[in-house]
Amino acid sequence: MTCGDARAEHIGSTVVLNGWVHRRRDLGGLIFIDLRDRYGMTQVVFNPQEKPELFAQAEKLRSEFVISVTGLVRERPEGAHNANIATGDVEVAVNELEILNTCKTPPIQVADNSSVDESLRLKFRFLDLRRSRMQENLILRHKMAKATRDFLDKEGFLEIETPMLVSATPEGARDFLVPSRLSPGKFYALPQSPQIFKQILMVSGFDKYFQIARCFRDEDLRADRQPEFTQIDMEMSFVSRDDVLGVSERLMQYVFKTVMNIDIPVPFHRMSWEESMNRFGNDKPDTRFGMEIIDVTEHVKNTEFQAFNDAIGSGGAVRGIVLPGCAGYSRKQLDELTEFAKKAGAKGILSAALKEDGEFKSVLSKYLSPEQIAELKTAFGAKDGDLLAIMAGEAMFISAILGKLRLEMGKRLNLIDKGKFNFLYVVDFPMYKYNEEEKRLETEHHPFTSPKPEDMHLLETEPLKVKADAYDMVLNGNEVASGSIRIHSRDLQKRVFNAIGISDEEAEEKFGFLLNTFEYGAPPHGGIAPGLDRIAAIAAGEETIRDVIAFPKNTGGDCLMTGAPIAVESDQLKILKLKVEG
RNA sequence: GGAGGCGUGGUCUAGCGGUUUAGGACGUCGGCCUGUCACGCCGAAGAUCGCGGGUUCGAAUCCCGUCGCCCCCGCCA
Repeated sequence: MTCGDARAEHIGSTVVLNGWVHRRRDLGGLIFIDLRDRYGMTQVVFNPQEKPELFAQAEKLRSEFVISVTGLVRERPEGAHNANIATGDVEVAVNELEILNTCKTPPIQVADNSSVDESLRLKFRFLDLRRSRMQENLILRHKMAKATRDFLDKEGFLEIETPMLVSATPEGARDFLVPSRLSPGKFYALPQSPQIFKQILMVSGFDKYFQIARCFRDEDLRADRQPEFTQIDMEMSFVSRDDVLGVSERLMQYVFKTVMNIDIPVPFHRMSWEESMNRFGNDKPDTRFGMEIIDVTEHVKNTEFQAFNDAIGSGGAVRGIVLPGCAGYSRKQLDELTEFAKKAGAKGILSAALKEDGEFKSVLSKYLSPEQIAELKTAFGAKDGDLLAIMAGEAMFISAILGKLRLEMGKRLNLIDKGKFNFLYVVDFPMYKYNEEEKRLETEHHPFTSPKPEDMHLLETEPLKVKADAYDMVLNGNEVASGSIRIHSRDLQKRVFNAIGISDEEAEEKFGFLLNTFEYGAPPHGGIAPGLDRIAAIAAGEETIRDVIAFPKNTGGDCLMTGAPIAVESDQLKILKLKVEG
């Protein structure tokens, strides 16, 4: 029996319970121990009148001792039932006690859920993982992975493993390199994703593939980014975009229903990248609250306000958001808004308070006629009591800043309903973006993504106008999956590589094996890869994916428990024919 | 690479230029307690206020540097 099982139906039976001492309540003449394992908690009782010889031993028990008790399940006395725990109607009167192991005073208290410095939690992760919050998180994660396998199996997907020792790729994130002993001076890379292998599996005829795959990227860490993370990697042949989106939204629906009994409506809303950028200022809109970006360019075309005219004259826009109920903001609060915008890269922000008494308090009142002000209010859909935050400039630039302001104010004004799970798809991403530093084009998604058929003719002439058949799944303002319809024609793949400066020779050298497969009957295919860590973290209500990963790295990339990464013996380097500089 | 925040007994924190002999809670240790369940009551131990330097009559408190951690931008096909 586990510590979570005991019920009234077991009264009268003798059981053995193994677990950790969660809490001890020593009443002097009576000792209660809450005995804990991952299934739950059971109160066990030591009574000196019933078992005097055990009592002395029981007095030595301390937090987190590992014990085994044998005893009789009995009903608790009248009035001593505990409705807070599942086993609260009964207790175990101990007849035998074995202390299997003692425990030093733990640096983290397991029994309470008080906050503890994360470094300490990571250093003593084995204790942190005993706490109910982390136990629940890892159980939730397991259930999500299990539901994923069940669903995809039912849908006819095959789970196929791909190598962890792969080739480095020229595009994308920095690779983690693994030196080869058998080929001195050469390196494997850990996979950034199983991308190429899953595409080749399509060519091989495994038309529905998935893998709960570990991926590695050597980039800076964040609350939602670890150097190794887990994707539900999926790929399908003979599919259109909507087939892929359909399967993955049903996967999410199934997982949330099965694991948490939460109903997620499908189909998810599909929003174009352009619409998302315009309405929310980013490509992962948080639709749990309004306060959307509104374009008022058309309504302020004929004002005397220089900043508007300059922006509009140079092809820019005037846009803003409505901060509900913020008309009473003090000078200091308004300065904070400006400061926030400046930190985000803006020159400034223009505010206009719609006072309750009808006053339009803003520098704009000097330059706009009463009719123009009225038109502006209508365009924003603002009420008295609201505050307008307005910016003028290049449309995408100001939208990005307004988008950040929107998120910040959404938090500050408490507009976000934490109980919501708002899924949507963002589709029709641009194929390329311009890299200012390297003065060249790069792919927005990855170079195996197919352009939308109707834009193919622009690949060489106006590449920045080409839309890709790429899509992201967004949950509560987080990118939780990304995918695309892939290229399966050697000629098209070559054109896409050329646009980002990968020559035919380099393409042949780095991706020749993939290009070759395209000449041996590659079917049209596409896929998507939901991020298990992020989805689990959001489902668990956690702020960071570290809280749904058993042994994560800190933001410096260190494992505080094992000390990794560490220096290695020079012998190890010698075998690999490596030298460390400095 | 850049911006910001935090660092006080084992843990979480209060104090933010003098009222501090650095306060509280949890934990730990000792005593009392036979129906507790965040048990209760009494008592005790436990802190070079991350580290180094400076300003000052006086620094946990202000300044500079440094280390550690967190968050954000860049980066993350």
